[in-house]
Amino acid sequence: MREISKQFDFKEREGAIYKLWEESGFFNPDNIESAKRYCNILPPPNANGELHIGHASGYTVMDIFGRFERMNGKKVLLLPGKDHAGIQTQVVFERKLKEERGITRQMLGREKFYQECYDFCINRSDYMRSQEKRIGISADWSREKFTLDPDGLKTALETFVKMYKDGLVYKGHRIINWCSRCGTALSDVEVEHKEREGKLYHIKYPVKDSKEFVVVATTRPETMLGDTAVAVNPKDKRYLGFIGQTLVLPLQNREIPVIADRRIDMEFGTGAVKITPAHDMLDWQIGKDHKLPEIQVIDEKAEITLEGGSYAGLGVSEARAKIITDLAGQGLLEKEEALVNNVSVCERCKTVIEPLVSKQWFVKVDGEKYSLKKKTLELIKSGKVEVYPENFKKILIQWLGNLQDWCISRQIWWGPRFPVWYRGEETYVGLEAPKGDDWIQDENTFDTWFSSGQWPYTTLGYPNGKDYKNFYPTDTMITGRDLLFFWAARMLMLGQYRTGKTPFRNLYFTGLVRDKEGHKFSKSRGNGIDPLEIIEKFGADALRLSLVMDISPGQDSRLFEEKIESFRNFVTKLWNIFRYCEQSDVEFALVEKISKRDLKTLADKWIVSQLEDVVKKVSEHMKDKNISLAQDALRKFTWDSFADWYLEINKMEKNSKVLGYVLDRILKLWHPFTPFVTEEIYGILNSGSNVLMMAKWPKSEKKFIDAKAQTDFSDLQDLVAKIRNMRANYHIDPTELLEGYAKAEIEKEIIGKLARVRIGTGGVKKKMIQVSTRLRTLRLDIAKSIDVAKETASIRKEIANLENLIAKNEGMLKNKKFTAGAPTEVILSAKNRLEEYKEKARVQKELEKNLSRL
RNA sequence: GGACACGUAGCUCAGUUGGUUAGAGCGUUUCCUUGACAUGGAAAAGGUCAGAGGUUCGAGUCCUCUCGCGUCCACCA
Repeated sequence: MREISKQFDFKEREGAIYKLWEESGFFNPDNIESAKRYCNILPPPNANGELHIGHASGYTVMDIFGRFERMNGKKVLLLPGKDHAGIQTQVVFERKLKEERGITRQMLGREKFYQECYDFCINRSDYMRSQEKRIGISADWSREKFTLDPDGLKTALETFVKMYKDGLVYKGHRIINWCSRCGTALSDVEVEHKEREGKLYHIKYPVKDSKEFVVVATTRPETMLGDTAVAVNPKDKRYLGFIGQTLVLPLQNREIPVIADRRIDMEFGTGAVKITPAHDMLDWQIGKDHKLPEIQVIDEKAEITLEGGSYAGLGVSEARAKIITDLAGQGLLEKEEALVNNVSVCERCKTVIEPLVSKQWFVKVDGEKYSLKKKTLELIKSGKVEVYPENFKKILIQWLGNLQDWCISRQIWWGPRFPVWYRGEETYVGLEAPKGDDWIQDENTFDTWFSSGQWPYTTLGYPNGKDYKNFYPTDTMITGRDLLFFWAARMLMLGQYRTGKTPFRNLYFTGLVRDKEGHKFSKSRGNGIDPLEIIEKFGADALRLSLVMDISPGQDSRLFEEKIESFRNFVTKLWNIFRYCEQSDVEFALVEKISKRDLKTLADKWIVSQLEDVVKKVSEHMKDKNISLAQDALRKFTWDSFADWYLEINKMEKNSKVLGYVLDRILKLWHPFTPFVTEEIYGILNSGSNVLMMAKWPKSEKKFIDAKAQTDFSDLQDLVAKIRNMRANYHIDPTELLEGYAKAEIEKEIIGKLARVRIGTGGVKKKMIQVSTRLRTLRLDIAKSIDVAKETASIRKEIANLENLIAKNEGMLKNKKFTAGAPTEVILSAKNRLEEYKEKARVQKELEKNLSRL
């Protein structure tokens, strides 16, 4: 007999097992013969760092479904890749340049910077790939993609050209969100709104040729340098007389009108609002409607421009301080109020966003010829894409409804450049530079999400690639709920537009992984959990289980070591089940098929019946994409039924055929969740002839479902539990062998071993106490240890409880509305239950009587 | 201001067309070195399923309101 260690040596074995899978070739769907297909394009992580626990969580879900589908005989493609992640990578790489070489990107120049950044990403990708493999992802690495790969990129840029021709993109002079630190425009979703303590300044604007003032309230006094009007609500009686008058803008001595606009809230501040069309979203709208001039007083570095007169060159916050001082000096600052207001910050670097008017490229989301917005709404509402959890559908629909044009140009260097060329007044849009000299290419690069939003079909070689034809639309997209708008919505929009089809049929969201206190993992907080460290310490299988067990889609979860540890313990359990089986028989082997004749004892019938039940449940839960319920059912069966009961009984009633059969099936059922340990066990027992990864997913065999065995065995369990319970209640030494007597035939050996009772030798004694279940009766010689009053009380309590239940069920069954309205199954089960309670009550009453004789 | 979640055992969470006496893991208490496993086993304690109404034969599950916590959206200057 071979020597098998007490625990699965995951550290030693995981690498080799992964290699075995890779060498089998079955990560590549081309090597699988099947007409059925399953495809999941894996979300590409940013190629600038390393894997974090969020990636691990998503990948685990993807791999579980991938392995499940593969075992169900499908050609499975999990297509991995990496994202160039424009702004974020540029930030990371610039920091690296500064730290390591003390240089800026300007010192390198655009081309060199791009090349070095590219190499950096490729390098990081290699590292990240090795991390992904550690988690056990069964992805086809031969198809791995990068968002800047020439073929896919070409497709993505073609989309832009097509959109240009369709009038769905335009270059416009509009107000946009500007991050002065990243030096680029941002789309609306890249801006976060944070509540901050601020101040509301009340500033007096003198009326021209008058001693009167209009007092405006603002949180951003520095923008007053660019004011071109003051607006009030036309219904606001306080200001009726001022509408149409001219004010003198303090500090600038510029004359500006008082205008009326319905969008002004009379309740807020003073009801009079300074209008700065160049630096505020609403003001820009109002400025457009009232044809007000735009005066840019803040530049791209968040400094005051020459238009700002004496404040020119100051940073925004310095300017604010100086302006407040100056206004106070002139007696124009009426008061300051504390105020909590929303500040817009850059999603990447948290720098305060400056709204600026700028010339940028936009996607028209609601064009006349084609409306991305409406088509996507139709797609979602039609149910061509299923969303998990379902309520995220509503969020998507609401978001799409409010969608504004999408700014897609970025002023960074890292990323694909716009396929647009200019010569004088001419503009050319196309994949290649036009012929002729003097054409200058647009400086802008694309929003990362413009290319990753096309990921499902650029990776498959749209429009003519074989993979595209075979695998598109893909089956499932699994992504973090934080990417709902950034990515998921854009994939739907662009996929539907470009290919005319939904990019995926199922959209599954994972929640965020948080720490034990519910905080987000973050570098600054220092609470990160490194997936690789966890794998080192507890193994990849334990990590996988802890990331998906007891978790529902879209819902955040918490991860901490004690939790992972308990799943590591489960892996050990699985391993020891195998160890027991191995040692139970010198010729122990896995068994693929058994017949009814192989089921010799009640325990055999029971465990196989339970197993078939679990196969059915797990398969159904997996089809419903309910990983958690699948695992729950499996774990209960494996640990409670198989290990704690069947194995114990099997020690007395050997049946290695049943053992081999059950083990074979649970290895298969567990494989998607814990691929490493199951593959290892399978390999040892199967002499490595096949990989478990390609084994067929079990089918539930109805012929083994045996309701009678289930009830009978659970009655036996009840009896054992009762005896154990008595021992514990009366502090009877657990090692003490009790004398017992049974009139009818009973599982002497099992009860003897599990409850430590020697049955049948001494015959019935007067002082024996009766222990009964519905189907079994036993007399035990523990009467002298029993506290009759205590025992009677507890029995009476149970009788009362049962009578309650009997009354409840009888009432139910007498109720005509119930018998008329409830489904037959429910009625039937109520009837059965009632009989069961009655029987139990009878048994208890008999016990009570027996007890009274002691 | 609008929307969406969440509130179930001390802690972390399951509970999917409303239908067994509401579950698990961890933790706690008592006991067990029984040759698969102490990363284990047995027994137990612990819940008016946030609160109040309603619908129903029947509600943790559906509806309304309240309270609490959170997230997202929005042009609160």
